[in-house]
Amino acid sequence: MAVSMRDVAHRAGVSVGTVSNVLNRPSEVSADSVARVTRAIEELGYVRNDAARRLRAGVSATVGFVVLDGQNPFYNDVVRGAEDEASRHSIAVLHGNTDQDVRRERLYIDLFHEQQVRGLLIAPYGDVTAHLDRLAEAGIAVVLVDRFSGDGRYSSVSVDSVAGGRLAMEHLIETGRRRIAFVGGPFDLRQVNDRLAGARAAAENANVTVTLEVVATEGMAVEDGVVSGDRILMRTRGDWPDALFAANDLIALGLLQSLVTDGRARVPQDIAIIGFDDIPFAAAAAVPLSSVRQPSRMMGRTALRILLEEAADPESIPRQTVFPPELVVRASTVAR
Amino acid sequence: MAVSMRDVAHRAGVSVGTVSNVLNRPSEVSADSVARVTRAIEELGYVRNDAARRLRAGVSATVGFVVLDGQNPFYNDVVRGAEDEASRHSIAVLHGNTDQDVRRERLYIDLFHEQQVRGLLIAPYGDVTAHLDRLAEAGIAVVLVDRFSGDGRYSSVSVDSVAGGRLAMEHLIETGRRRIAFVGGPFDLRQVNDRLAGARAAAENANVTVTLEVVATEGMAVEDGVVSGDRILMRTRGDWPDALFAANDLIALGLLQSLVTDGRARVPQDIAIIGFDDIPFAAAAAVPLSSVRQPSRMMGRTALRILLEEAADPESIPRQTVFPPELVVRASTVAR
DNA sequence: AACTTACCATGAATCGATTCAGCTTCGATT
DNA sequence: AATCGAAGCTGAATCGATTCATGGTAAGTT
Repeated sequence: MAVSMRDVAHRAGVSVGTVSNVLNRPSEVSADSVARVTRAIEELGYVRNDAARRLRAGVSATVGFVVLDGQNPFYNDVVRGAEDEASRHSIAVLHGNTDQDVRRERLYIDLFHEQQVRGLLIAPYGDVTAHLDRLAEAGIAVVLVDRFSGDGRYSSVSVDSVAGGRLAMEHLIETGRRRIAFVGGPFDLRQVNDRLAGARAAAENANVTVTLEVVATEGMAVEDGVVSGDRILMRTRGDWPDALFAANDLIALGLLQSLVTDGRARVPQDIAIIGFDDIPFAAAAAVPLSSVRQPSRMMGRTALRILLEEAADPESIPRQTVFPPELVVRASTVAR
Repeated sequence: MAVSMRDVAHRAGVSVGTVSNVLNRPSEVSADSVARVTRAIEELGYVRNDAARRLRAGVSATVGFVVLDGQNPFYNDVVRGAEDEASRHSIAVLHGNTDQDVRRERLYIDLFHEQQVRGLLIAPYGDVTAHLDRLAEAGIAVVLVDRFSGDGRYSSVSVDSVAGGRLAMEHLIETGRRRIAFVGGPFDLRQVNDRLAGARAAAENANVTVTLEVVATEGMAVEDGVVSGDRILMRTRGDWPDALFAANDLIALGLLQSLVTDGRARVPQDIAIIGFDDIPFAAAAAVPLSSVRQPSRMMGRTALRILLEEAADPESIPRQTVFPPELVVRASTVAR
């Protein structure tokens, strides 16, 4: 059915070995052969069979990326960065969405294992160390994204979430806020915990008195922010916090939407809001959102680069790359 | 290095054929063998080699999805729908971003061809008929997404963009708008053209006099909307349109942001805005955005289902599935 | 003329899962 | 006791690209 190398070889009047050489190391083949083979390929519409190639080679030119939340633009940006870097190495990035579902997470890991990907990028949700260890045993490189590797067994690329939480909190305190609420969850997500921890630290180190309450959400979507915002506004006005620190921008956007509806609260005059991630939609919100930026593209690019290095050199030692977060001040915290 | 079927067979004391049978049709194997093989697999940590499997089988359990704009949440939703359906069939969806780049688009098509994907979903940007025809010749099913197949050579799943444009326009007219601007581009994107065509038709069929001007944008991102909004506001106030119809929600969000900044224009009192796609962020905007909804998840699901059917039956006849768009009215067009 | 060197081309072996014709076993039937 | 069928298992052939030991050829050297 499909055109194979054998067909091309026959048409060009050479052996299959020569066809392979033309494709993979043309410099070692005479110009004449290259021309004839190239022409035969053209005429027959030959396309390499990746499966056969991989079977022989043992590894593929594909990298897997297991993502926590495909609906969050932050992760889309990270993926995008990885793709950019990958395409420079003629490598394809295959991605799978786990949607914070442990089962799907494991499913994708196994799938990528079967496909003998060159390496795996993963923004982990559940506890997958056992699965990752199996990959490692099979010689597949693993790089954690957006999560510091606690035991240092794997390389990781992340942002210092604790520092980020501190940045956000310090900003709120500096701009005069004293009754602050952290909105986020679930707390078994490492990122959420770290951001809260940073906020707590900043509150304690401040040389003024600051209260920091925690408003727990079920998830990290816009809807969760809306619900929390509504709940906060139901309090008597004197009990309102004067600032909200959302665990990510999606929640922050939900909060914003809730507060602004019908002018129930003025942002930032009555209540300031700051998010985390600095997704593109944060700047585009009608009250542009202050946020703690993670260098998402850069993180993706870096993760992929490290992954390829480790895939090339099995002896390499895992390293933790931590980027600093960056405070981005917009109208949602500072009135103009 | 890696554990192969042969190793498992040896450990379990059976032949490789039996191991394969245990994996693929356990009902035809004795319970005893199943148990022993299962145990051996467990003990050795065996993982199937997908390359070998595919080489033999000739097709893979993978479907490719070539996407126009990975930053647009609309496409993320479509992909998500396809993934949902795919996972019910134990099929993986591999996606590639073309970012409206013809070269990358072709690159990905060829890549998927090499990988012998079971089928290809594509939201096409440039003219790729030649490439798609090659896929078809190789027996790989193709379904166009978000684009009606003009010549009917391929199946397609799309929304009636003309009707959508009409819906949006009629809504604006009904709510009293008379000086309307269509904001979008580039016009070699079919979707943009169709939406404008629908708007034109509605303007002509209205029993009141309506003007429809066109404000061309370079792309379909938030930034393009901001630029256009700024430009419109620079006119003397009497020349302002009283409504904006954006070719998609990203542009609409950009417009909104531009108008609302510093209270330069009240939305919807001074200028109404309606977008297209109804992405999740449309509802979450501080002035919730009216939009024309495309059933994105459903489109993805349907496209994948058709793709699998066609992959299973090469004789099947291409069919065009067109969903109706749905008007979603929110605060950006109707003051409360 | 004999020999060396450089350059290329060849084609069989290989990767690992799947398939299927053929074999073995064992119980049922006559 | 002979025959048959069903159930289960075996192992060689197969898919197609890559690799590499082997061999051939032409040009250059002694």
